[in-house]
Amino acid sequence: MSLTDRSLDVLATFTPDHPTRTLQEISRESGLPLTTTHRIVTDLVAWGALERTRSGRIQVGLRLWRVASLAPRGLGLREVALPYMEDLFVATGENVQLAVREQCEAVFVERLTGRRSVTVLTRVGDHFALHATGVGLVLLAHAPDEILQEVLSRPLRTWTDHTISDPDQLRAVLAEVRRTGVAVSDRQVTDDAVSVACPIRDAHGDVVAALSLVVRHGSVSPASLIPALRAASRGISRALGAPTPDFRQAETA
Amino acid sequence: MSLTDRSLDVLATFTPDHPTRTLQEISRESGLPLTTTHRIVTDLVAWGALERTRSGRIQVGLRLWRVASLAPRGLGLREVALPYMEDLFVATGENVQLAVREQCEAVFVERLTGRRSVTVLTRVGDHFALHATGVGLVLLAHAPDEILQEVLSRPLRTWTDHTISDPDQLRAVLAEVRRTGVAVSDRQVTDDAVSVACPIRDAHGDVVAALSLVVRHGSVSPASLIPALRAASRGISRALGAPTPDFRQAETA
DNA sequence: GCCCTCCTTCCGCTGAGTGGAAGCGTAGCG
DNA sequence: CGCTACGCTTCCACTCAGCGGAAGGAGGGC
Repeated sequence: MSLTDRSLDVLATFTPDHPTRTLQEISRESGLPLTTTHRIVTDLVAWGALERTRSGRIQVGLRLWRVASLAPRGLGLREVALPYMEDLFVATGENVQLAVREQCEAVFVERLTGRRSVTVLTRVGDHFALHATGVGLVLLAHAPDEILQEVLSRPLRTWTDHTISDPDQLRAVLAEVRRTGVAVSDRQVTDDAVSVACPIRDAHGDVVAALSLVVRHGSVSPASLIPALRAASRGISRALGAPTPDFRQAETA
Repeated sequence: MSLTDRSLDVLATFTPDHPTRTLQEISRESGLPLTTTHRIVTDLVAWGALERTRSGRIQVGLRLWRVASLAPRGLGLREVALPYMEDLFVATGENVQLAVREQCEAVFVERLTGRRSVTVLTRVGDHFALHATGVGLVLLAHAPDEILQEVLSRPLRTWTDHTISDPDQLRAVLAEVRRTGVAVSDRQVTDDAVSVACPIRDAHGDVVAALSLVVRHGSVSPASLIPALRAASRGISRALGAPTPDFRQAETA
């Protein structure tokens, strides 16, 4: 294993539940000897990828965040999408989420949360299974076949009684998402939330992200959200250079 | 130079002006031989810290962004501050900025931009000189002495005729910022923008960030923005566990 | 004062990492 | 179609950066 891999594995020991760690914790989590961990952490701190807190704990440093903020699929996408997400947020007052796919998971790049909106579990930077969320279903529907195969190589995790767990049902849902251009996740993650999602395409026409609205079950018809959601996702797609599909027909595969 | 340093220096070659690069560009920017660069990039891509685009160019990867998003001084601070920034934004309709200090520069962690607001130069993740911006003046006023000494060890850069360039003037301004708890940057960065900034404190009472409003020169009195700005910065400070200062007197050093 | 936990430093050893050269692939131009 | 330029990938003899257990120091709690 190269030293670059080891350094990155040190960085990967931080999680939303453990944004700060001791040297010993990092050593245990990464599987590296204490001395090796100490040396790597010292280098990362000197560069600014990690920082030490007043009490000696270790946390991800601002310099790493600044470098990572240049990720086109992270803040780069967010910057393009934000005006449209704000429009959607103002128009609906509901949670708006933007996600991209990383391997077999949806990663949330941005979200706008209303004060009175239904609570959503995910934060910016978090990831979630593809098969259960609106954005995840969109991303999976347009992913290469091997991604679906990998998702289906393990039992589908469930969070509620509504979570899709049958592979055949998932395949059927994905076909429908490709046909209609819209995914609906009805109480698959929590018992009170429904999300509606649309694809965002790039200049090649590839689906590179998904946009969704998340509302309280029963508060509003998901179908009524589709026009505004579609308008926003098309706007973002255009901003990314996507060719404009024929406006007269629903989005098709 | 350690391999960790080299790998980080590869990552550091990406800039807002060059979010994607070729292998040769990275080699030139980092000063590393092509073979060494190739090996390091291959490792970084395999891990997810970098990604290759369709055309073979290299960009910062989503996995690095996810790790970096755990930086408490980055998105961690942003998450705490966002509701107060939104309140301030709704109340004033002006640009709201949140910045932290990294060595001798202000790094912008979040900003809310109004459609009709004056244009601000900085994006999330960007940095700017401390002495010229509202947030920078606040951060510098409360920085260790050696930071001010380092800032003053080089001529102060100017952007407009109003930019502070005299060290004695800067020291006087910083003393006033400490006394009043507010910094005003009047047309120091662009000829049409004025910013007003306040400190944000942590549980130890240390200044860890600054919050500002940026308005069009002449559009509104900076003094009229201070109450709302103070309220928001105090709210964020409280959320970070800061002790509550006596409400009857202006914030003092 | 003792114990526990965490962190830092030492140092002989070795294989991971080095980088110039050569070769391959692709695009553009005449 | 052939040539040129640019970018990328692989080879391989060499070397020193990185290895990690042990020992010791620091700090907190009882």
